[in-house]
Amino acid sequence: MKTKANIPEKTIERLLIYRRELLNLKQEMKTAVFSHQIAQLTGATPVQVRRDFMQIGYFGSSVHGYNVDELINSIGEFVDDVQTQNVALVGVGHLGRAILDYLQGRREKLKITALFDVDPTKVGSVLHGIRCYPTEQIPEIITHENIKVAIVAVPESNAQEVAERLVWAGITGIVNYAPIKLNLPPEVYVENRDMVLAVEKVAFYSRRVNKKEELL
Amino acid sequence: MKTKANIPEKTIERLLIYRRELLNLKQEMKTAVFSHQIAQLTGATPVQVRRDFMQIGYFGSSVHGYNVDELINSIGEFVDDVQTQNVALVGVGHLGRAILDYLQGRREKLKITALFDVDPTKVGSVLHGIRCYPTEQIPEIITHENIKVAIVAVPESNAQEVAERLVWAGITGIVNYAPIKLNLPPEVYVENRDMVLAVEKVAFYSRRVNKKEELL
DNA sequence: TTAACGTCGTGATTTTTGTAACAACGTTAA
DNA sequence: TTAACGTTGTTACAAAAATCACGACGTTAA
Repeated sequence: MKTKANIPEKTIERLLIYRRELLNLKQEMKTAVFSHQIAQLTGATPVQVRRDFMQIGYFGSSVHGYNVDELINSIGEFVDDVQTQNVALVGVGHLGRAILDYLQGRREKLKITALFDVDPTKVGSVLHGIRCYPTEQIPEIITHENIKVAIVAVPESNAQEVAERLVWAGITGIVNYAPIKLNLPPEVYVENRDMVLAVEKVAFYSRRVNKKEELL
Repeated sequence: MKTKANIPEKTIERLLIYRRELLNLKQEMKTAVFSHQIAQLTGATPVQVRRDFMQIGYFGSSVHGYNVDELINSIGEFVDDVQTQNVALVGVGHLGRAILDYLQGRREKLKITALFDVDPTKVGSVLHGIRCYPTEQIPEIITHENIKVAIVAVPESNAQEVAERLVWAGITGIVNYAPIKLNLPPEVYVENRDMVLAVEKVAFYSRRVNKKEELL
């Protein structure tokens, strides 16, 4: 595992998906698994699975396949930080709360430790044991809690401003749910999750399916 | 525009992003735009932009660039259906409501027309003018409203079951927010939007940024 | 009239990503 | 002991996507 440098982005995404399913397998007390089973569970192909594990330097046995526990750890060593990474969530509307519900307690090494909102009625409240601060305190809290990752779940109109403030405070990675392109320094990693675009895309491809069926 | 057949998926995604920004430009009364401006606004490169437009058979002028209105229409003709596509939203928790807020009224050709939930206290309620039905009525309503696209915003534990019911009722495209791989017939188009994976990915790449900075 | 400029459209090339093919290796069963 | 089996790791190949490089074409200004 000397070089993380040139691991394809798609491999990273799949590793995270593999781990999600491996954690389920662990729950079910499964201790070993073959590449074709992982493939089945994740929608990848067996070759892809083996190739991806190769990339992070984890090797299975041609007889017993992969050890579930070890594999979870290997993926973890690769994609997780050594210590837990704190995450900030900006925007505590419906979306923010949904994210909080989904994320909190799901991953050992990732923890939302600060909430922010502009709404004075939300500021000061505590959700899942996490305090909500006004956006003015972003620099202070982000620095103090050593947060590098933020989730932007605010309306379009505030997103750019909020994002700039986050980056200014030291954030280097953002999950952006606002339906705009954030204009930020190129070294900041931004993952866009526009919900409208997602539906549009599916609407497009769903028609393809219907067309095909009509032709039969 | 004879052949939609072999347009790359990435191009489709970008076309939708271009349109999003073009609609903003239209709001600002801009009538013409150059590829490098679109690139700037969307995070693509100018060549990518031009190539993508080439793919859908829209051509600009080397002097004035692209006509905003025409371009919006051309993209629309390509990615939208002729008539409005109805969409079902399953799960009216925080996430469902967030999606409803974001999506509703944003796109001419896409409209959420049915909500579903298992919670009896939610069933029968009306949000954004849309009625919420019990999941038992999925087949009936989906058929009646001719819905082909659905958004799954239910907890992990119900997602597979709900998805199967949707497909059984005739759904051919799903946006899945549940953190599991849905096991469905291959002809159904599924776009996964696991919120935990999104944060994990950003957490990974955000560290890269920090590492780089430390080396300077 | 001509040269310089900025942009578009596109063939050629490179980079990234996925797939096929197969040797190597325990295990099992004859 | 040997052959057949199923799986892994990896090399070679193919497909998809991005990028480079450049000709064409109005426009502008000398």
